[in-house]
Parts: sequence; structure tokens; C-alpha cells
Amino acid sequence: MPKIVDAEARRLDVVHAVFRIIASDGLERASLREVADEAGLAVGSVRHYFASSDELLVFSFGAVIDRIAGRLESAMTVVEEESPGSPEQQAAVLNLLGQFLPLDEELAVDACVWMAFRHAARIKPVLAAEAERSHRTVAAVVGRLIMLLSPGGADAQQTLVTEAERLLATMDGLCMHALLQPEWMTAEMCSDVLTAHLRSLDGVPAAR
Amino acid sequence: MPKIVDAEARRLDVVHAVFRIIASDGLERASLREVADEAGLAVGSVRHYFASSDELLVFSFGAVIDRIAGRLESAMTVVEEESPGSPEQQAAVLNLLGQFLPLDEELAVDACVWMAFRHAARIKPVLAAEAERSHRTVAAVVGRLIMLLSPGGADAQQTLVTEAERLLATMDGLCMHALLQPEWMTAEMCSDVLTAHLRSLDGVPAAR
DNA sequence: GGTGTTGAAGCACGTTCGTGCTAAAAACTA
DNA sequence: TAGTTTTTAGCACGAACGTGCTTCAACACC
Repeated sequence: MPKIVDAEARRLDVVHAVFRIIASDGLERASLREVADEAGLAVGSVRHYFASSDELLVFSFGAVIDRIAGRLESAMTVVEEESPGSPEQQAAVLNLLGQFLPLDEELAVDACVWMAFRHAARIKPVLAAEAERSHRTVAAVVGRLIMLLSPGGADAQQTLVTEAERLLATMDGLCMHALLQPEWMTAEMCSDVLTAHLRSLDGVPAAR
Repeated sequence: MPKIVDAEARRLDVVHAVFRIIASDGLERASLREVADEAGLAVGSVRHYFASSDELLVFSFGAVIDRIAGRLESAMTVVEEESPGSPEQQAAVLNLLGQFLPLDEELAVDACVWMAFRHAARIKPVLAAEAERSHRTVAAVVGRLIMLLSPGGADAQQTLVTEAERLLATMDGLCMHALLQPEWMTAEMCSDVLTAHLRSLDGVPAAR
């Protein structure tokens, strides 16, 4: 039988090469040749694991979604374990939302890749399904968070949806700015904006 | 003398062709050949007006910034003319913020192009200067708006900056979602999120 | 110790890209 | 009408792209 290679691990190696290229040079530079070089393989080898360029990209998109979703999920369980309204829960919420932002090297790479694929999905139909999944997954977590944080409890459904979308939009905007204008949108500014938004969650639905 | 052609108008024609291509096929398809085809010209003709592909892209980026800045500026003067706190001012503010979003065909094209160039600027150094200008220009308008809407008047400088960045992030996130997930982020949802955010502006700084 | 399956490598083909360069065409002046 | 200069068109070159297909090397099993 053939040389034994952990195919799944090798696929992940290639995917990580894709991540590095997207983060440093953009999605359009993630060609088979560049990816093979970055992974230390030949083009034919990459194509042995991924039938086509599209398959590689779709798989990479899925991988980054899984990474982000995993982080969000584990951070969310921490939030749900803390007692509502406690400072510990506040911290857990801030930590959860921080998972969206490029606060360290690993998060930055994932954020870059995530953004690049989502925008590419507007044009490339092969990526559309994963983009849908990405949106649904993240929106579900944010929705649960909003439900948990809403003081009104059984508040109007409409308000909850709106607030979830509002938080989601703010997070994506923050992520964007942190990636594109890092000199303005520092980690401190991100934190300030997040706490301001969370304060606005406490205030508004009650006042309505 | 030669055939008389309004060079500036012709450059704008080419730029509009760039816009259409970016909106429908993405920035990476905005090659000289595609642009020339879309504009109904030969590649040589496009290169007569723009020395290089880079020059064309930088000029197009600048053009879309100017369009957006112009719309924001004129909408901002309306806001400043209305009496503070009046329903007319509220409507003017909503109108101003709506200029960021792809609410009609023209706005959608500009939003697409704007997003594409800003993300491309992370990678392509030639676009960096215009990206800076874009951010400064828009941040200035949003800053003026926040200053106008803040009930505290001479509130803490820090709060104003934070709130400006928060509104900016929310707008960019809304724009992103409206472009990438139009089925979820409808015009109505945009409006709901915007009004919710504006309510949060009234409430929070006063409560602090 | 052969042997055949499989990982790895690479060639070849057709496209597309940016760009330097050369002419043809067009239109206003002399 | 002849000339001059801008506008338009197009060819040619090197580089990079995805992909079909072939070739080489290695290793587990009979």
C-alpha cells in the first residue's frame, strides 16, 4: 500500500497556507501555485487533495467559519454559565464579542480570511452556500446573546431581532475598521465602543 | 487640431464603466480589457486617458469617495439647518445615514465600489492614500453629526469620539450586510436598526 | 522480495493580464 | 486642400492563471 499520510492533516496544512496568503496578500493571490509554494508542496500535490481551485477555496471558507463558530460557541457557554448582570458575565460578554475582532495574530488572520471570503461570495456563486451558513451561525449566537442580555425578558420579538442585527452590524463594522484602519481603531477603542453599545442595550428597551 | 473630445467627461465615462464592472463582477475583473469593453472603447483608448491600470483604479476610488462625500455633505447641511430635536431633524438624520446604504441602484453601486476599494487598499499600497482620505472625510461628517446630536452639549471628548466610531462602525456593518445578505438586511431592517441606534444616542450619554 | 496503489512532481495548453509600441482615423487650422 | 495633433485601434511580448494528463518515487502487503 502507499505511503501513509494523514490526509486530513495535510488538507489542513494546505488550508492554513491559504489563510496566510489571504491575510498577507489577499484572496486573489491565493492561486494554486502560490498556495503550493506557501505550503511547501508542488501544485500537483495540492491538486491531489483538492480537485480544483474552487474546492480548495470553499473548503478553506468552511474551515474559517468552523474556527470562528467554535470560538464563539465556547465563549457563549461561559456567558451562559455566569449569573445574569454580574460583572463576571459582563466580562464574559466582552470576551465573546472580542472573538470577532483581530485582537491577536490568530484572530487577525481569521478575521481577514473571513471578511475576504464573505465579500468574495457576493461574486463567486460557489461560495454562496458557505456564506449563508456563516451568517446563520453567527446570527444565532448573537441572537442568543441579545435574548440573554435583554432586560425586558419576553420583550417584543421585533425589538430582539432588530437589536441582534444592530449588534451584528456593529461587530462587523468594528472588525472591518480594525482590519482596514488599525491606527484609528485600536484595541482600546474597540473595547470602548463595545462597552458603550452594551450600555445602550441596558438602557433602551426598558425605556420603550 | 484634433478631434475634440471632452477629456474629463470621457474619463468619467471610463470610471463609470469601472463602477459597473466592480458592482457586478468585483474589483479583480476590472482589467483594462474588461473596462474598455464595458465603456465601448479600445484598450488603447482607455490607456490614452489613464497611463496605467493603477492610475485608473486610484482615480476611480477617488471618484467614488467624492460622490459619497458630496452626498453626505449636502445631507449634512440639511441636518444642520433643522432645529435640534425636531422630527424634521430626525428625518434629516435618517436621510443622511441612509446615504451610506445601498437603498437604490445608484447607492448600491457606489457602496459596492466603495467597499471593494477599501478592502483592496489593505493589500494594494497605491490605494492607501485614498483610503485614508475616505476614512477621514466620512469620520469628519459622522463626528459633526454626533456632536450635533449629543444632548450633553460639552460632553466628555472621549465619549464623543467613542460614539462617533460606534456610529461609523454600525453604518459600515449595516452597509456590509445590506450588500452581502440583502435577503436578511432589508431596507426596513436598516431603518429599524438606525432608529434604534439613534434612540441609544439620546439615552446613554445623559444617563452617564 | 516483488508489486501495485498512492503521494508528489511537473509538463503543456489555452486564457487572461498589463504594458510598450506602432499605425490608422478623425477633425480643426492654415 | 494640405498639414498637424489628438484620439482610436491593435499587435506583441512576458508573466501568471487553472487544469488535464503523464511520470516518478515510496511504501505496505502478499
